[in-house]
Amino acid sequence: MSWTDERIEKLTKMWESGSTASQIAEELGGVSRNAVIGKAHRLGLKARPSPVKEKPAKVADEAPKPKPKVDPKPKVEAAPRPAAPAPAPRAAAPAQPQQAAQQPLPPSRHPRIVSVGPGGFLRQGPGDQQPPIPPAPPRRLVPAKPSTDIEGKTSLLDLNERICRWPMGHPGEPDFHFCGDKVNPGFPYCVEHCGRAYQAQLPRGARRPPPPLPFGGPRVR
DNA sequence: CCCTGATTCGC
DNA sequence: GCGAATCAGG
Repeated sequence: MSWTDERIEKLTKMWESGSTASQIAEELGGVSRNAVIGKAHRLGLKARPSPVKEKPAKVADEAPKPKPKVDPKPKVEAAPRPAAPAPAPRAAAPAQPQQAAQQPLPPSRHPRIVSVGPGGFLRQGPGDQQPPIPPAPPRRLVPAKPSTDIEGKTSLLDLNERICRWPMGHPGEPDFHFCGDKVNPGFPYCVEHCGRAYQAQLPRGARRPPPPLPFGGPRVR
């Protein structure tokens, strides 16, 4: 793929509107993330918040500390790099007033639509990405109305020490509820369900031994 | 490890 | 000019 005017324009818009290089590359298609970044730099679009911290740029008084890292490949290039010897090279970029991110912006600033993204959402400039703080509307919390098929049934919230909590149906089913009868004192269930929950221990002789499984048979839980 | 952008350098 | 490889950080 070549960089046609259209593609360059798209790249520029997306780049300036804050899309990541990956997103741009995906949108354009046929190019890699690196290609996008490389092109963007060649176009002079750089200077965006990068995960890589900018140079220390300590305030001019202490040793500049020229990074003792050994350069594996010494450049022929001497020092034509305009990489500001002055402190804070990135912040000095006159392009976007992005340093005002923490400052409350004047209300006169209205969002500037930069482009229309896939799906129709409107992209905005990096400086305009201050989403309005949604005001918490004062409202009273109203208890949710239980669905009608649970109406009159004993729900989880209705359970207490005195009512039978024997499940009726299965959790997740629309009409799942609990027995709700008066409890058998000292037990979590009513008399009827206690009879199902607690089986009398049979005398040893009357106990039916578990059927022997064939060797190697399937495990049963 | 995923992601990000920056930089380098052979083509 | 291009972009893969690499770097460096989140």
